[in-house]
Amino acid sequence: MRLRLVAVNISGNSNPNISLLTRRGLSSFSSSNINHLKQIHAKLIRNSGIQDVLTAGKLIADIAVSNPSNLEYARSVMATLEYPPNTFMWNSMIRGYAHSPNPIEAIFLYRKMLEQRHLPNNYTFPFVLKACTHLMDLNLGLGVHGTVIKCGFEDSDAFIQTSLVNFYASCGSIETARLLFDRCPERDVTSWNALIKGYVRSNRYLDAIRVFRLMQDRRDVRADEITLLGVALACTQLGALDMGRWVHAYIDKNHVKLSASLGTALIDMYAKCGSIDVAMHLFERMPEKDVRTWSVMIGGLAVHGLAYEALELFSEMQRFGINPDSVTFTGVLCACSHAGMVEEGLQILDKMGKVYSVEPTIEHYGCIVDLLGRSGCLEEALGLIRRIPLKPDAVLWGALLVACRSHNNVAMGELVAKEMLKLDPHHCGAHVFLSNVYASTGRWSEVEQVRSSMKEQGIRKPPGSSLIELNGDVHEFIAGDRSHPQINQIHMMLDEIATLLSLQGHVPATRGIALDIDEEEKKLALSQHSEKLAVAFGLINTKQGAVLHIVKNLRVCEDCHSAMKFISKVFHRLIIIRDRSRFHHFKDGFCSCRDYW
DNA sequence: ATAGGGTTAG
Repeated sequence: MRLRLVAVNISGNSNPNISLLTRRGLSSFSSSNINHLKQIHAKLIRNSGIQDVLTAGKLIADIAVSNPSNLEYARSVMATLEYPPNTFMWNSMIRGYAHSPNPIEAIFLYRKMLEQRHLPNNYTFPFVLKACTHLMDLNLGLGVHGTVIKCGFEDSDAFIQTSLVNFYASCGSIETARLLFDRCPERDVTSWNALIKGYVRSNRYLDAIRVFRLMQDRRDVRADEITLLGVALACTQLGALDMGRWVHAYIDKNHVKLSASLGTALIDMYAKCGSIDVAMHLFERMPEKDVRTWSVMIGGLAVHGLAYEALELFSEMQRFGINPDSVTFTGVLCACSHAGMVEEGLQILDKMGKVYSVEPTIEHYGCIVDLLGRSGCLEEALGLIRRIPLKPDAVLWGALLVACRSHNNVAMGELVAKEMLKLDPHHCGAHVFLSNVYASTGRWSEVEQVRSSMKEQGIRKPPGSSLIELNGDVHEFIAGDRSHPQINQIHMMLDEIATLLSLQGHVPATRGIALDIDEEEKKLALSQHSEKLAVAFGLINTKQGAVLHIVKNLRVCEDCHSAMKFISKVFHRLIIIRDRSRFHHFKDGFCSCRDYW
């Protein structure tokens, strides 16, 4: 009778809401058939086999990891035993919940365990810390860490140590993670991987690569697939192509398995480091491609402005029988946007839900607003934002704000900026836009209002930063920064470029500058933009004809864009710049974006 | 009997 009651809520393995669970660990168990487990349970009850602690434990563990939707069932089995549950059972339940969509339940169970004076063991903490990591709750984890110390596990258990490193790094306390890592008496490949991935997660890509280099100096560990995945990711973010190539070579040389995920990471790396052709070559040779591999390639082509190729690949993927997912469509719509293919984009959006059963999310609408906005259909874009079934967020409005700025629609821009500030009162771009609008129309008291509100809230424009790689080393330039050892040479080079430009009748495009400083100061600010510093540095330090790869954190401004076109022609250089939203290939005085970005 | 690290867009 009891079995029947608890069995009502049981479902098979078809729960679609378990994205957390595709991670390693539980997936290997998900094949356990719940009906089979129910039969075993029934049989155990009939034959009094549930009296056997080991068998009961195994049953609970199997049910708990079969599928998160069966956790309640596992719990009820544990609750109805005639004897108190043992540590193994507690651990199994905590483990199941830690990987479920409700990791907080794992914490509740862990607390209940402690309340009942049941001591956790070395297996308990990795599960509990996993739950803290998913919850991103630093205080919670700090408490658990305290208990780890009290139980005497901090210095003695490598699994717990790695769990702690992973936890702190995921919660933004990478320095603490590093401290713990350094204190570990023994570190295996997993410990190193946790730290490397931790730096990547904390946007500390250079540190991730530094740790990888330290790791290579050691004879007791060898990089594996996961290590290289982390390093490839860091290269992708940095745009460090040479380092990325080196990672690829390392994989080949050491026969590291090129799984679909590592292959996908490499394709993404090449694409985002500017080598779209190498990315394509690797893509074509990948023996097994999953939906992510296809999505990465499509997205890569899109940001390089190769819309036709992206759409072609999108069709090919379907001929291969791979179903596009939400990410695929972001890439496809992004391709349309960068190529100004308004009709195609709208058609695809329309088909998403109807034909592919992928409901458009706010990101997809963002692509469409971008698409309409770039091609000047501002009213249509505004209409779309008002019409969509989802609540617009600041990012969506932001796409329209960018369009208002580039098409000089002050009235709509003001409206949009105000909407954005309602949703995100700290949004820097919206403040700056408003301030500029007011300044350009002489509404000085309103300018002052915006300024002081920014000051009060401590809102500052993030500084522009550009990265350029030279002989495998990444150099970073910040706008206006004069600390580089070669700064005098760099400025001499920039002066020379400015002179050549003005001889050609070029006027600095100061329109994009936010502040109400005078024209001379604006010109000075422009001349110190980070991408200009980086390109001058590259020109000075590389051979004639070498390609310059630059990665910028913000969008390229109008003035830098025309300067780059000019430099590419005069110096006979291919300059490839990745900005916040796409790639620009500058060659012979032209840019691949056809001045449409 | 049980444990730690994992790829895509915005």
